Amino acid sequence: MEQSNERKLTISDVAEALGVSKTTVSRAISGKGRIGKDTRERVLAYIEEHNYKPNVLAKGLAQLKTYNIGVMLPEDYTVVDLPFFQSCLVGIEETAISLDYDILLTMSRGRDCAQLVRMVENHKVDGVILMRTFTEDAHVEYLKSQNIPFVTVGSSNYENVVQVDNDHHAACRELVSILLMKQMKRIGLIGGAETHVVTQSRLQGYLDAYEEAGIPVNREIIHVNIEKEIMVERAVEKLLEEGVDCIVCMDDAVCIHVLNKLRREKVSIPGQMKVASFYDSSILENNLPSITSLSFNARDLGTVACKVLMELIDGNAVKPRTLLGYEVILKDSTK
Amino acid sequence: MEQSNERKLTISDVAEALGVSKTTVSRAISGKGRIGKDTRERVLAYIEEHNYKPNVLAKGLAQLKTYNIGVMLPEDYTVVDLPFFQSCLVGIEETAISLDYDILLTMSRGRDCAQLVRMVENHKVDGVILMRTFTEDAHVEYLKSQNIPFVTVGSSNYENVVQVDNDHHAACRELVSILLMKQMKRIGLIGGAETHVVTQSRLQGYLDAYEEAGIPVNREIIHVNIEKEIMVERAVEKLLEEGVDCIVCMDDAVCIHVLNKLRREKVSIPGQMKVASFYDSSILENNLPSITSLSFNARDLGTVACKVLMELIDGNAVKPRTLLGYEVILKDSTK
DNA sequence: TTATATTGCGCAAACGGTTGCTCTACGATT
DNA sequence: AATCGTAGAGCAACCGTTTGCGCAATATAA
Repeated sequence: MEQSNERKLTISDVAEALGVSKTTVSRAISGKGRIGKDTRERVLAYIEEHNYKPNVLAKGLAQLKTYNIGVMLPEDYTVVDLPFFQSCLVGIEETAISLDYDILLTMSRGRDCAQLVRMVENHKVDGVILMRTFTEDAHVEYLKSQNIPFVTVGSSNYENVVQVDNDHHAACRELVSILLMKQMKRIGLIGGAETHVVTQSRLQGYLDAYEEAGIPVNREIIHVNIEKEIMVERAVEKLLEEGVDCIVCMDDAVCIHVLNKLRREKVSIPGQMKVASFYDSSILENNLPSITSLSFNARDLGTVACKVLMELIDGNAVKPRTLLGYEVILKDSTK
Repeated sequence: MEQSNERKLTISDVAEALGVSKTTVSRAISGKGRIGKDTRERVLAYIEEHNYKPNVLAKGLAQLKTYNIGVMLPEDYTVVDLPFFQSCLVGIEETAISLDYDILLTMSRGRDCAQLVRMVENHKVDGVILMRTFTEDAHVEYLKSQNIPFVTVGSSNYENVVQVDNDHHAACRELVSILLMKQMKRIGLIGGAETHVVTQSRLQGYLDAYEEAGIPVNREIIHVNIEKEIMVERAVEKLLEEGVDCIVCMDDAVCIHVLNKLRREKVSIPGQMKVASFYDSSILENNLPSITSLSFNARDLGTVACKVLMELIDGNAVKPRTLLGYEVILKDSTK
């Protein structure tokens, strides 16, 4: 570890020490422009030895770039969502760093996009990743209006918005299909916020699975837009009255409430009721019985989102929609 | 919402439009330097009307500042830690924004500080907040050696390191004192990573409470450095053998394992065993019985840490150590 | 050999701000 | 009336890079 009482090296210092121009040093580093092979190597060797690092601010100013990407996290997520966002962030960070970008984090308070506007207006970011979008989303509209490159993690309802998401539709469809094949006929659905686009995708997957199986759907056993514990409990009560043989939970937080309720009602799993959930998060990992679940790779999602954003920033064309895979993990709760 | 097909305004544009010099505009904005009152107002009005925002890169380059602070998050935290870190981040962000700083997030993989070094060497941050430190911490040593302003959230063992923390020592001492006064005599302790400084503080609090009460400590019922579920279970078994009347858990993740184990062993709470935990996190909020716990305000912690860092960045003197309060929340599990 | 590309490199002007210094004008002091 | 102090504003250098263009020197083609 070196002391750093002396000022940091600048490109001029390097140039002077080597008896070349700043231009040459710059070109040696960037690899762009015309420069002789041995000169380049000489420069690079010197840089390496003296640990010179370009000042990103100056570089950014010259190129009118910041080498930062903004990541918008919703502030109001639950404990259950956290590991998902965290993994996703890790994926984003790894990718960003590999391209010498950093991530500027900001949390939105609900639908307020003041922070986002600040970030953009202050020229602090080259692009933005939006983690979760609403059916009508001021963030999306702002970014579109300002022509800032951005991608949404999770689907969005908007046209011409680049999105990266797990294929919730296919995932939910496959899960429900499997359950139907296992002779469950009355599959209840609980949870999800109607304002989140992902809820709609899943619901559609559920409906499609039923249609595919040629079984009519009973709307009475679909309880979307239920999140609070008390609401979940009531929904479970109704499902018990309706005599469903399986409950699919839209996320693991809801699932916990469902499990608690069933426990209190002395309904055995999987004996009297099957249960399945989303995300396969660690919060359920010790549950007895183990819970059948859909599993998504949040880290990959982050990685891909970041890569796509980079393309966008570089002005390259990208697929408007990238859907990532999932896995159905069958466990004891649907045996 | 305005279109932005035209280039962004620069300070020169503003100056030209107003028939003044860039200097004047700059001074009107910063409030520094000599400028006439009406001139300033004229400039500010124009800026407001045309929504001019200075380019932070250029500003930073001129002042050799970035207006970013780095926040180092450990990558390997558990679900239980997440809400704590998240709240803390919110506190940091609010404060940073109010001073026109942004936060650059990075996750350390264990003790590796490559990301941190990158951030610093690339001139991307003016200061750093370290979320959690180890007993021997490469991050701390690096930052000290580079003379970068930084503060640690959570205590650190190092001299001359500015730290902001909840008073875990006092908190644990008070909790244990209260339990002792409630006639529990054999209070078991489980959990915490020995490598984390906070664990030591709490342990000391526990010991001090015992000393204060004039009761000799039985080292056999202290099981520090236990985190994995299987280890926790074994520790619980030993505590049951030792006949303790209360178990204090070092964090809520450990507490969940303890509760599960006790449930399986058919030990009733609080009838046969009292239980207390740290953090009062949402992960325990639905537990029956409700769990006595210490509560800390993570958001405040973030706020204070950020404020202190700002002082440091501005070159002002600060207290080397700031300890924040806590609350003992007595619930059913110790009744 | 001469005309023509091509290569290697440097000059100097950006990029968009800040700031030390200078200059003018004007009110106050003697 | 002459001197001084100061307030208001601008000039120009600077922060550390990138990059378009120009100029030799060398390599290639005729």
